[in-house]
Amino acid sequence: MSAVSTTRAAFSSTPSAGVRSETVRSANLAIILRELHFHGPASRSELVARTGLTRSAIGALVGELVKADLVTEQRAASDGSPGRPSPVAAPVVERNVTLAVDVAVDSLAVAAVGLGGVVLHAERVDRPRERVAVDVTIDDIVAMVRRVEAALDPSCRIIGIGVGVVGLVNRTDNSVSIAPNLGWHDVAFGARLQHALGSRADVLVSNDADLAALAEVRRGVAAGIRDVLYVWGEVGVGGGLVSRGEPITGAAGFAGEIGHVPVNPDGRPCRCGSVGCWETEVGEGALLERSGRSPDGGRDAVDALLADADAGVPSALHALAVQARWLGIGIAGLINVMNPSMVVLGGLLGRVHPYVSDQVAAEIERRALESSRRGVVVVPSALGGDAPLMGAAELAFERLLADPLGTLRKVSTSR
Amino acid sequence: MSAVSTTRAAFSSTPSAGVRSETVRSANLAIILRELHFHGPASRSELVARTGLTRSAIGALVGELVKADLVTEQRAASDGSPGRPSPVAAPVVERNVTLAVDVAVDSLAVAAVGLGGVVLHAERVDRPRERVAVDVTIDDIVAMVRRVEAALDPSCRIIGIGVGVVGLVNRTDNSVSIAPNLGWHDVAFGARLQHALGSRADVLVSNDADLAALAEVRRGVAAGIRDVLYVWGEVGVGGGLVSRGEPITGAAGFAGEIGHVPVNPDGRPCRCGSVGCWETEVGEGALLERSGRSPDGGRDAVDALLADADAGVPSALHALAVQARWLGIGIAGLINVMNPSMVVLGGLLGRVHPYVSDQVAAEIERRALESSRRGVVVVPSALGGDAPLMGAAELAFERLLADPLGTLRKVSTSR
DNA sequence: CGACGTTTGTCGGTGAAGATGACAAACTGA
DNA sequence: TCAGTTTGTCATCTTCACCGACAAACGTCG
Repeated sequence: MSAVSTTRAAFSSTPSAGVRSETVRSANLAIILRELHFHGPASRSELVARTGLTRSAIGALVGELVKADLVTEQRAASDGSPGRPSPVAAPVVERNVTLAVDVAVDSLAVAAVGLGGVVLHAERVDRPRERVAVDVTIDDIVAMVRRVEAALDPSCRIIGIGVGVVGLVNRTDNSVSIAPNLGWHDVAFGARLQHALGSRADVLVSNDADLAALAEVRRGVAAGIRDVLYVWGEVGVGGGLVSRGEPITGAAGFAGEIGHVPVNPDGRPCRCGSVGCWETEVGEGALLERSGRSPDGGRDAVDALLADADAGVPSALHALAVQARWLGIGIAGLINVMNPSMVVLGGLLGRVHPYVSDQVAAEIERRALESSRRGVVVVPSALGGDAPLMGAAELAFERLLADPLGTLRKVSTSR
Repeated sequence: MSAVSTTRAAFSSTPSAGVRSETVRSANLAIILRELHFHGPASRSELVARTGLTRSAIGALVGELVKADLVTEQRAASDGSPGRPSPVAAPVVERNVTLAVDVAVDSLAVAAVGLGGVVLHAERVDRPRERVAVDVTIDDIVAMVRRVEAALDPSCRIIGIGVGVVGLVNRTDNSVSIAPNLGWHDVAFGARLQHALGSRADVLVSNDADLAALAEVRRGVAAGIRDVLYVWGEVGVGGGLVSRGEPITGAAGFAGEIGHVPVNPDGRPCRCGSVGCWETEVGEGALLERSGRSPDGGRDAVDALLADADAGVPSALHALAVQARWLGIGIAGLINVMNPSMVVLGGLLGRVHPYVSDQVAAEIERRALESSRRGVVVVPSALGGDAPLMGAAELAFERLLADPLGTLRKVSTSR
């Protein structure tokens, strides 16, 4: 029943600030808003049951959220149960919006997502897989953002802006350390985008795969699961690690670069400079090459490969079988490291899942410890290619969900 | 300044209980007690500065802890500064005690540790490296506990009992799933030990390496560091992962089995049933074998090997060089996965650290991403072989530190 | 050695926030 | 229409930290 002691860092030895009354209010407001954002509309009595707070407290708290235009209350549809009906609190979707941006390998996407996770507007444009200058990318994003913004409720607030980038992102300063697919190196992307947008809302940048994992844990196949290993494979292979419901970011936010775990010391050279990285065995290039195609064939080549596999072409099946073996080897190792209860395959790996799942499972059984793998399921991503974009929106909502009124005070009327 | 919102699970979507006034009190008491436990005695004014609470609040809180006999207040030694001297609050060491037990590969240890982390009494007995029956082990532990207890303050409280075991421990039920070195399999060790001890205090069981990591992060070389990779190598290789100051346990507590990450698909068979696990390349057996010794030589053989290395014997140096390469390969992969700011080598690996550190660093530079490894230091354990024992004590203290008065109410007079 | 400045503990009052309990409101079903 | 049930609302109480005034205890300087 005690939120502070159950949700507080159980093992932390770092000194933390004392708790005051206003902190209590803020925490309880946050709990209610999270509940509505993640689990949808709920009646007041449901909120009472879930939080353990009294009817009066819930009434006051919801009232405050209504006053802040974060929540609306409506009469519940009659469900046939006796007693006075409890009004249903729902998030105000249209007027509390985050902007999500995804800088992917071969596309650029922008979406406006309302509180509760509703996609209000979205745009995705394909781009050639060639190195695109940072300035051009920023200009493109700004143009897309302007179009998306134009379609929004004029009175809406932009709560935050979340950005996913295919590359290593330093979360301490929202900069992109290196993005091989884009040809970027040490770019202060967050700051530059913020400036170009001229927005008062904060811009938060994170790694594509990390955000995909976040989305999948929030609203995808892994919803509600506390320990998840997310493997995102496209040209490169990245990952998102979730422990106790929280993403593991590492010291500077670079955690999850599982594509560069050495799995084959005598393997092929990796573009990172190492040898035998997992990525060199399970990335798109390796898959295409093993099927006799050019490793740079891109999405079209992958489509052709999967069509061949459906038709039973041996070279395609062989390529997928080898892929499956290496996939299993890598996942088995990560299961031993993390002891997750679910492994989610996203991106290209999500697409190949039906072709490789049996062999992956067999390899896991061979190589992961029996205790660690017990109960682990390997499933494809539910959100598909939009997972990073959805994760970016969640990232942008995070500040509001941690301290609703305090955040609103800063955001105020940002347009 | 807001403990609830800063320490609460930042990204959690699981519903959490509401916060009430008494929760605030409990949280603030916990903050003060943690401060004293981890950072030693502090004057009231220091506590005011660190927590941000007022003098009156600190006074009341410390008073409550004094009344509960968790803290004592004494006049401060004059330090020459002007102003009224602030009384120093210190943990009551002798009367708030945890029992720590370590079931290691070739020894058994029991210690009584007072609040603040002070070792009051400790016993370690060597045992042959052969499979020891569970009952015999429990009997031995009980006898050692009785001896240690006899030397304690008769009025002391046993806050909790922490146990480290060399093996895979299911933290949901404190059972040992498998412990190859002991020949145990699916043993309800926690429950059986609790029964044998007849103690009212809870028995918490965890993995040896996880506890060593905990100790090292609390009171060892990694004190205060939030993202740590701890590598514990002896006969087997285990690990403790720490993210944001908290250990990563995984779904059932099996996380950290880094010894069984596949690093060499064509390598030697591992006792776990897989092939080419990291452990088969960097465990004690591999090191001894490469130096021309029997892999089962045990501690004496390791001592001889290191003596040879000191004397410059080529076979020993070669064995260590090969060990260093594989050590670096594995650590590099884990750095990519976790992005820690420190890597700690414990157990045998701590001993070989001086011989291998250069080559390990070189391998990390070759194989870990530049961003991820930037600023990472690889250091030997500071606590040595007693690290798991100290970690077991910390594990047992955890409940008290999370909710001091509530825990005491349950522990009451357990003797 | 005593007055002064500084720092800190203490105490009464205040304010914020949730709990409690009584009562009214709103629904179902007979 | 009335009983039964569930739930919102309101006044009051309790807990707990904050605030401000005052006193206590130290060092220093004349």
